[in-house]
Amino acid sequence: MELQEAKEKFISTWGSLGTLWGINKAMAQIHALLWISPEPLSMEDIMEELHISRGNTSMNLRQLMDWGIVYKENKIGERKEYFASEKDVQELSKQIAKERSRREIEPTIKILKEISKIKNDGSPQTKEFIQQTKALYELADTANTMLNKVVHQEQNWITKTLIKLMK
Amino acid sequence: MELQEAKEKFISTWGSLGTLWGINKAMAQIHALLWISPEPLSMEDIMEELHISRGNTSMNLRQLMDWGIVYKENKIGERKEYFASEKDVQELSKQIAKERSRREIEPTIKILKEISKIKNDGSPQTKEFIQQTKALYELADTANTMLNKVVHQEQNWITKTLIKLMK
DNA sequence: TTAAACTTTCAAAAATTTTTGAAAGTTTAA
DNA sequence: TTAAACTTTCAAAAATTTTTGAAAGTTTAA
Repeated sequence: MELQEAKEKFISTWGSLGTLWGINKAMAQIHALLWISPEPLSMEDIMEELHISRGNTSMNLRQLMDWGIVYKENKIGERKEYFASEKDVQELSKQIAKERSRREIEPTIKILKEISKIKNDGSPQTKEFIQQTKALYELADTANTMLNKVVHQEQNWITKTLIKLMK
Repeated sequence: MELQEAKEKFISTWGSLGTLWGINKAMAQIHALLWISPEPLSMEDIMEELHISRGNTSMNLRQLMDWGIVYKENKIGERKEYFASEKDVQELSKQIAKERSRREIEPTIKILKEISKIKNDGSPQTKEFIQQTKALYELADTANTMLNKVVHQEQNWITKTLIKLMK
Protein backbone atom coordinates (compact mmCIF):
# COMPACT_ATOMS: atom_id res chain seq x y z
CA MET A 1 0.00 0.00 0.00
CA GLU A 2 1.25 3.45 -0.89
CA LEU A 3 1.29 6.41 1.47
CA GLN A 4 -1.33 8.25 -0.55
CA GLU A 5 -3.72 5.34 -0.43
CA ALA A 6 -3.13 4.74 3.26
CA LYS A 7 -3.66 8.42 3.94
CA GLU A 8 -7.00 8.48 2.17
CA LYS A 9 -8.08 5.36 3.98
CA PHE A 10 -7.12 6.86 7.30
CA ILE A 11 -8.96 10.11 6.62
CA SER A 12 -12.13 8.41 5.58
CA THR A 13 -12.06 5.89 8.42
CA TRP A 14 -11.55 8.61 10.98
CA GLY A 15 -14.23 10.66 9.25
CA SER A 16 -16.88 8.01 9.57
CA LEU A 17 -15.85 7.23 13.13
CA GLY A 18 -16.19 10.91 13.95
CA THR A 19 -19.95 10.81 13.62
CA LEU A 20 -19.81 8.30 16.43
CA TRP A 21 -18.01 10.45 18.93
CA GLY A 22 -20.41 13.24 18.09
CA ILE A 23 -18.67 15.42 15.55
CA ASN A 24 -19.40 15.70 11.87
CA LYS A 25 -17.56 14.14 8.98
CA ALA A 26 -15.69 17.22 7.77
CA MET A 27 -14.55 18.05 11.26
CA ALA A 28 -13.20 14.56 11.83
CA GLN A 29 -11.51 14.53 8.44
CA ILE A 30 -9.77 17.83 9.04
CA HIS A 31 -8.56 16.48 12.32
CA ALA A 32 -7.33 13.31 10.66
CA LEU A 33 -5.45 15.28 8.04
CA LEU A 34 -3.72 17.47 10.59
CA TRP A 35 -3.02 14.51 12.82
CA ILE A 36 -0.79 12.86 10.23
CA SER A 37 0.71 16.01 8.78
CA PRO A 38 4.29 16.74 9.87
CA GLU A 39 3.80 20.45 9.13
CA PRO A 40 0.96 22.84 9.98
CA LEU A 41 -1.45 23.36 7.09
CA SER A 42 -3.18 26.47 5.80
CA MET A 43 -6.87 26.73 5.13
CA GLU A 44 -6.10 26.52 1.43
CA ASP A 45 -4.12 23.29 1.93
CA ILE A 46 -7.01 21.71 3.81
CA MET A 47 -9.62 22.78 1.27
CA GLU A 48 -7.59 21.30 -1.55
CA GLU A 49 -6.73 18.07 0.15
CA LEU A 50 -10.27 17.32 1.32
CA HIS A 51 -12.21 19.02 -1.48
CA ILE A 52 -14.37 21.05 0.84
CA SER A 53 -15.41 24.70 0.67
CA ARG A 54 -13.77 27.61 2.42
CA GLY A 55 -16.73 28.20 4.72
CA ASN A 56 -16.90 24.60 5.75
CA THR A 57 -13.20 24.53 6.51
CA SER A 58 -13.37 27.71 8.52
CA MET A 59 -16.29 26.60 10.66
CA ASN A 60 -14.95 23.17 11.39
CA LEU A 61 -11.49 24.44 12.25
CA ARG A 62 -13.08 26.69 14.79
CA GLN A 63 -14.95 23.82 16.33
CA LEU A 64 -11.78 21.75 16.52
CA MET A 65 -10.12 24.63 18.33
CA ASP A 66 -13.11 24.79 20.70
CA TRP A 67 -12.55 21.13 21.45
CA GLY A 68 -8.96 22.01 22.21
CA ILE A 69 -7.41 19.53 19.80
CA VAL A 70 -6.29 21.88 17.02
CA TYR A 71 -4.18 25.02 17.36
CA LYS A 72 -3.46 28.05 15.23
CA GLU A 73 0.13 28.54 14.30
CA ASN A 74 1.70 31.53 12.67
CA LYS A 75 4.63 31.26 10.34
CA ILE A 76 6.93 34.26 10.52
CA GLY A 77 6.73 36.46 7.49
CA GLU A 78 3.45 34.85 6.42
CA ARG A 79 0.08 36.44 6.53
CA LYS A 80 -1.84 33.20 6.31
CA GLU A 81 -2.83 31.25 9.39
CA TYR A 82 -1.67 27.69 9.77
CA PHE A 83 -3.27 24.94 11.74
CA ALA A 84 -1.76 22.02 13.61
CA SER A 85 -3.34 19.29 15.65
CA GLU A 86 -2.44 18.19 19.13
CA LYS A 87 -0.05 15.33 18.39
CA ASP A 88 0.06 13.48 21.67
CA VAL A 89 -2.45 10.67 21.83
CA GLN A 90 -2.69 10.93 25.59
CA GLU A 91 -3.48 14.60 25.41
CA LEU A 92 -5.96 13.97 22.62
CA SER A 93 -7.94 11.40 24.58
CA LYS A 94 -7.77 13.64 27.62
CA GLN A 95 -9.33 16.53 25.73
CA ILE A 96 -12.00 14.37 24.19
CA ALA A 97 -12.90 12.83 27.53
CA LYS A 98 -13.08 16.26 29.10
CA GLU A 99 -15.33 17.72 26.44
CA ARG A 100 -17.66 14.75 26.27
CA SER A 101 -18.07 14.80 29.99
CA ARG A 102 -18.84 18.48 30.00
CA ARG A 103 -21.13 18.53 26.98
CA GLU A 104 -23.04 15.32 27.33
CA ILE A 105 -22.68 13.43 30.54
CA GLU A 106 -22.87 16.22 33.05
CA PRO A 107 -26.10 17.74 31.71
CA THR A 108 -27.66 14.27 31.65
CA ILE A 109 -26.61 13.51 35.18
CA LYS A 110 -28.13 16.75 36.35
CA ILE A 111 -31.50 15.89 34.83
CA LEU A 112 -31.48 12.27 36.00
CA LYS A 113 -30.75 13.36 39.53
CA GLU A 114 -33.54 15.89 39.43
CA ILE A 115 -36.23 13.65 38.03
CA SER A 116 -35.43 10.66 40.21
CA LYS A 117 -36.39 12.83 43.16
CA ILE A 118 -40.13 13.04 42.40
CA LYS A 119 -42.28 12.13 45.34
CA ASN A 120 -43.11 8.48 45.73
CA ASP A 121 -46.88 8.06 45.71
CA GLY A 122 -46.52 4.31 46.05
CA SER A 123 -47.91 3.39 42.62
CA PRO A 124 -46.01 0.75 40.65
CA GLN A 125 -45.36 3.32 37.90
CA THR A 126 -43.77 5.75 40.28
CA LYS A 127 -41.79 3.07 42.06
CA GLU A 128 -40.41 1.72 38.82
CA PHE A 129 -39.63 5.19 37.56
CA ILE A 130 -37.67 6.13 40.64
CA GLN A 131 -35.79 2.86 40.76
CA GLN A 132 -34.82 2.87 37.09
CA THR A 133 -33.84 6.51 36.82
CA LYS A 134 -31.79 6.22 40.00
CA ALA A 135 -29.93 3.24 38.59
CA LEU A 136 -29.13 5.21 35.45
CA TYR A 137 -28.09 8.19 37.49
CA GLU A 138 -25.60 6.06 39.38
CA LEU A 139 -24.29 4.52 36.16
CA ALA A 140 -23.80 7.90 34.50
CA ASP A 141 -22.16 9.29 37.59
CA THR A 142 -19.73 6.38 37.71
CA ALA A 143 -18.92 6.73 34.03
CA ASN A 144 -18.31 10.40 34.55
CA THR A 145 -15.98 9.80 37.47
CA MET A 146 -14.00 7.42 35.30
CA LEU A 147 -13.74 9.98 32.53
CA ASN A 148 -12.52 12.53 35.01
CA LYS A 149 -9.84 10.12 36.05
CA VAL A 150 -8.69 10.17 32.46
CA VAL A 151 -8.83 13.94 32.38
CA HIS A 152 -6.80 14.42 35.53
CA GLN A 153 -4.53 11.60 34.66
CA GLU A 154 -0.98 11.28 35.63
CA GLN A 155 0.62 10.43 32.28
CA ASN A 156 -0.27 7.07 30.93
CA TRP A 157 -3.12 6.47 33.28
CA ILE A 158 -5.02 4.17 31.01
CA THR A 159 -2.16 1.80 30.52
CA LYS A 160 -1.35 1.66 34.21
CA THR A 161 -4.95 0.95 35.05
CA LEU A 162 -5.14 -1.82 32.57
CA ILE A 163 -2.05 -3.45 33.92
CA LYS A 164 -3.57 -3.36 37.38
CA LEU A 165 -6.79 -4.82 36.10
CA MET A 166 -5.21 -7.63 34.20
CA LYS A 167 -3.29 -8.95 37.15
CA MET B 1 -42.82 17.56 39.77
CA GLU B 2 -45.45 15.08 38.72
CA LEU B 3 -44.74 11.61 37.40
CA GLN B 4 -46.07 12.50 33.97
CA GLU B 5 -43.80 15.51 33.67
CA ALA B 6 -40.77 13.62 34.97
CA LYS B 7 -41.52 10.81 32.54
CA GLU B 8 -41.62 13.13 29.56
CA LYS B 9 -38.43 14.79 30.67
CA PHE B 10 -36.71 11.45 31.02
CA ILE B 11 -37.84 10.24 27.61
CA SER B 12 -36.70 13.36 25.85
CA THR B 13 -33.38 13.52 27.69
CA TRP B 14 -32.63 9.93 26.91
CA GLY B 15 -33.76 10.52 23.34
CA SER B 16 -31.33 13.32 22.69
CA LEU B 17 -28.54 11.46 24.44
CA GLY B 18 -29.23 8.50 22.21
CA THR B 19 -27.93 10.27 19.15
CA LEU B 20 -24.65 10.43 21.04
CA TRP B 21 -24.28 6.74 21.59
CA GLY B 22 -25.09 6.19 17.94
CA ILE B 23 -28.77 5.36 17.83
CA ASN B 24 -31.59 7.55 16.62
CA LYS B 25 -34.07 9.54 18.63
CA ALA B 26 -37.07 7.27 18.26
CA MET B 27 -35.02 4.22 19.16
CA ALA B 28 -33.70 5.85 22.31
CA GLN B 29 -37.14 7.09 23.27
CA ILE B 30 -38.71 3.69 22.89
CA HIS B 31 -35.98 2.30 25.06
CA ALA B 32 -36.54 5.02 27.65
CA LEU B 33 -40.25 4.32 27.73
CA LEU B 34 -39.78 0.60 28.24
CA TRP B 35 -37.01 1.17 30.77
CA ILE B 36 -39.40 2.91 33.19
CA SER B 37 -42.47 0.84 32.44
CA PRO B 38 -43.33 -1.75 35.07
CA GLU B 39 -45.26 -3.77 32.50
CA PRO B 40 -44.38 -4.83 28.95
CA LEU B 41 -45.98 -2.59 26.32
CA SER B 42 -47.60 -3.38 22.99
CA MET B 43 -46.74 -1.66 19.77
CA GLU B 44 -50.00 0.25 20.05
CA ASP B 45 -49.07 1.48 23.52
CA ILE B 46 -45.70 2.73 22.30
CA MET B 47 -47.15 4.46 19.25
CA GLU B 48 -49.66 6.28 21.39
CA GLU B 49 -47.31 7.30 24.12
CA LEU B 50 -44.59 8.62 21.81
CA HIS B 51 -46.78 9.77 18.91
CA ILE B 52 -44.84 7.88 16.29
CA SER B 53 -46.06 5.79 13.41
CA ARG B 54 -46.48 2.06 13.31
CA GLY B 55 -43.65 1.54 10.85
CA ASN B 56 -41.24 3.60 12.86
CA THR B 57 -42.12 1.70 16.02
CA SER B 58 -41.74 -1.64 14.34
CA MET B 59 -38.32 -0.86 12.85
CA ASN B 60 -36.87 0.63 15.97
CA LEU B 61 -38.11 -2.17 18.18
CA ARG B 62 -36.32 -4.57 15.92
CA GLN B 63 -33.10 -2.62 16.23
CA LEU B 64 -33.40 -2.54 19.99
CA MET B 65 -33.80 -6.28 19.95
CA ASP B 66 -30.69 -6.52 17.74
CA TRP B 67 -28.81 -4.55 20.35
CA GLY B 68 -30.03 -7.10 22.88
CA ILE B 69 -31.61 -4.58 25.24
CA VAL B 70 -35.29 -5.16 24.47
CA TYR B 71 -37.17 -8.46 24.45
CA LYS B 72 -40.45 -9.72 23.07
CA GLU B 73 -42.87 -11.03 25.61
CA ASN B 74 -46.07 -12.89 25.01
CA LYS B 75 -49.07 -12.58 27.25
CA ILE B 76 -51.08 -15.77 27.45
CA GLY B 77 -54.39 -15.54 25.69
CA GLU B 78 -53.26 -12.44 23.79
CA ARG B 79 -52.45 -12.26 20.15
CA LYS B 80 -50.49 -9.02 20.38
CA GLU B 81 -46.78 -8.97 21.03
CA TYR B 82 -45.49 -7.12 24.04
CA PHE B 83 -42.08 -5.59 24.55
CA ALA B 84 -39.97 -5.19 27.66
CA SER B 85 -36.53 -3.74 28.16
CA GLU B 86 -33.63 -5.25 29.96
CA LYS B 87 -34.04 -3.78 33.42
CA ASP B 88 -30.66 -4.35 34.97
CA VAL B 89 -28.36 -1.39 34.54
CA GLN B 90 -25.28 -3.59 34.68
CA GLU B 91 -26.62 -5.81 31.93
CA LEU B 92 -27.61 -2.76 29.89
CA SER B 93 -24.15 -1.23 29.98
CA LYS B 94 -22.66 -4.61 29.25
CA GLN B 95 -24.75 -4.98 26.10
CA ILE B 96 -24.03 -1.46 24.95
CA ALA B 97 -20.31 -1.88 25.50
CA LYS B 98 -20.35 -5.14 23.61
CA GLU B 99 -22.20 -3.77 20.63
CA ARG B 100 -20.18 -0.58 20.38
CA SER B 101 -16.99 -2.55 20.47
CA ARG B 102 -18.17 -4.89 17.77
CA ARG B 103 -19.72 -2.28 15.50
CA GLU B 104 -17.34 0.63 15.82
CA ILE B 105 -14.09 0.01 17.57
CA GLU B 106 -13.11 -3.34 16.16
CA PRO B 107 -13.51 -2.35 12.49
CA THR B 108 -11.49 0.81 13.16
CA ILE B 109 -8.72 -1.09 14.91
CA LYS B 110 -8.47 -3.43 11.98
CA ILE B 111 -7.97 -0.59 9.52
CA LEU B 112 -5.56 1.33 11.73
CA LYS B 113 -3.43 -1.74 12.16
CA GLU B 114 -3.39 -2.39 8.45
CA ILE B 115 -2.52 1.13 7.34
CA SER B 116 0.16 1.74 9.95
CA LYS B 117 2.06 -1.11 8.33
CA ILE B 118 2.89 0.69 5.06
CA LYS B 119 6.55 0.53 4.18
CA ASN B 120 8.69 3.30 5.61
CA ASP B 121 10.39 5.15 2.76
CA GLY B 122 12.09 7.49 5.20
CA SER B 123 10.22 10.66 4.18
CA PRO B 124 8.90 12.90 6.96
CA GLN B 125 5.35 12.35 5.70
CA THR B 126 5.65 8.60 5.93
CA LYS B 127 7.38 8.70 9.30
CA GLU B 128 4.73 10.95 10.78
CA PHE B 129 1.95 8.85 9.28
CA ILE B 130 3.30 5.63 10.73
CA GLN B 131 3.94 7.13 14.13
CA GLN B 132 0.56 8.81 14.47
CA THR B 133 -1.56 5.96 13.16
CA LYS B 134 0.31 3.53 15.42
CA ALA B 135 -0.37 5.71 18.43
CA LEU B 136 -4.07 5.75 17.58
CA TYR B 137 -4.05 2.02 17.00
CA GLU B 138 -2.66 1.49 20.46
CA LEU B 139 -5.18 3.86 21.99
CA ALA B 140 -8.12 2.18 20.29
CA ASP B 141 -6.83 -1.22 21.24
CA THR B 142 -6.54 -0.21 24.88
CA ALA B 143 -10.03 1.30 24.86
CA ASN B 144 -11.36 -1.88 23.36
CA THR B 145 -9.68 -4.06 25.96
CA MET B 146 -11.28 -1.93 28.66
CA LEU B 147 -14.69 -2.30 27.06
CA ASN B 148 -14.21 -6.03 26.93
CA LYS B 149 -13.49 -5.99 30.62
CA VAL B 150 -16.91 -4.48 31.06
CA VAL B 151 -18.44 -7.10 28.80
CA HIS B 152 -16.91 -10.06 30.56
CA GLN B 153 -17.44 -8.49 33.89
CA GLU B 154 -17.94 -10.25 37.12
CA GLN B 155 -20.95 -8.38 38.54
CA ASN B 156 -20.30 -4.83 39.50
CA TRP B 157 -16.95 -4.58 37.84
CA ILE B 158 -17.06 -0.86 37.28
CA THR B 159 -17.66 -0.06 40.89
CA LYS B 160 -14.95 -2.38 42.09
CA THR B 161 -12.48 -0.88 39.66
CA LEU B 162 -13.28 2.59 40.75
CA ILE B 163 -12.76 1.70 44.36
CA LYS B 164 -9.37 0.28 43.49
CA LEU B 165 -8.48 3.38 41.54
CA MET B 166 -9.53 5.83 44.16
CA LYS B 167 -7.40 4.26 46.85
C1' DT C 1 -60.00 -22.58 4.42
C1' DT C 2 -61.15 -17.99 5.64
C1' DA C 3 -60.84 -13.75 7.62
C1' DA C 4 -59.57 -11.04 11.40
C1' DA C 5 -55.72 -9.35 14.00
C1' DC C 6 -51.74 -8.38 13.98
C1' DT C 7 -46.49 -7.08 12.09
C1' DT C 8 -43.22 -5.79 8.51
C1' DT C 9 -41.68 -3.56 4.43
C1' DC C 10 -40.61 0.18 1.58
C1' DA C 11 -41.24 4.21 -1.56
C1' DA C 12 -42.25 8.80 -0.93
C1' DA C 13 -42.40 12.87 2.10
C1' DA C 14 -40.67 15.47 5.86
C1' DA C 15 -37.23 16.87 8.85
C1' DT C 16 -32.65 17.66 9.88
C1' DT C 17 -27.92 18.35 9.09
C1' DT C 18 -24.20 19.67 6.31
C1' DT C 19 -22.12 22.21 2.69
C1' DT C 20 -21.54 25.86 -0.47
C1' DG C 21 -19.93 30.26 -1.99
C1' DA C 22 -20.60 35.06 -2.22
C1' DA C 23 -20.71 39.03 0.63
C1' DA C 24 -19.13 41.13 4.70
C1' DG C 25 -15.57 41.61 7.91
C1' DT C 26 -10.71 41.95 9.55
C1' DT C 27 -5.84 42.52 9.46
C1' DT C 28 -1.57 44.02 7.70
C1' DA C 29 1.86 46.09 4.54
C1' DA C 30 3.07 49.95 2.24
C1' DT D 1 -5.35 55.72 4.33
C1' DT D 2 -5.79 52.27 0.97
C1' DA D 3 -6.07 48.01 -0.99
C1' DA D 4 -4.63 43.41 -1.02
C1' DA D 5 -4.79 39.13 1.46
C1' DC D 6 -6.83 36.83 4.16
C1' DT D 7 -11.06 34.81 7.45
C1' DT D 8 -15.84 34.57 8.93
C1' DT D 9 -20.71 34.66 8.41
C1' DC D 10 -24.98 33.14 6.81
C1' DA D 11 -28.92 32.27 3.59
C1' DA D 12 -29.86 29.05 0.26
C1' DA D 13 -28.97 24.50 -1.78
C1' DA D 14 -27.69 19.83 -1.38
C1' DA D 15 -27.22 15.71 1.01
C1' DT D 16 -28.59 12.68 4.43
C1' DT D 17 -31.48 10.70 7.80
C1' DT D 18 -35.81 9.80 9.74
C1' DT D 19 -40.63 9.18 9.54
C1' DT D 20 -44.95 8.09 7.56
C1' DG D 21 -48.65 5.15 6.22
C1' DA D 22 -50.54 2.13 2.94
C1' DA D 23 -49.82 -2.28 0.96
C1' DA D 24 -48.05 -6.72 1.55
C1' DG D 25 -47.06 -10.33 4.58
C1' DT D 26 -47.88 -13.50 8.58
C1' DT D 27 -50.19 -15.84 12.18
C1' DT D 28 -53.97 -17.69 14.58
C1' DA D 29 -58.79 -18.79 15.78
C1' DA D 30 -62.70 -20.80 14.32
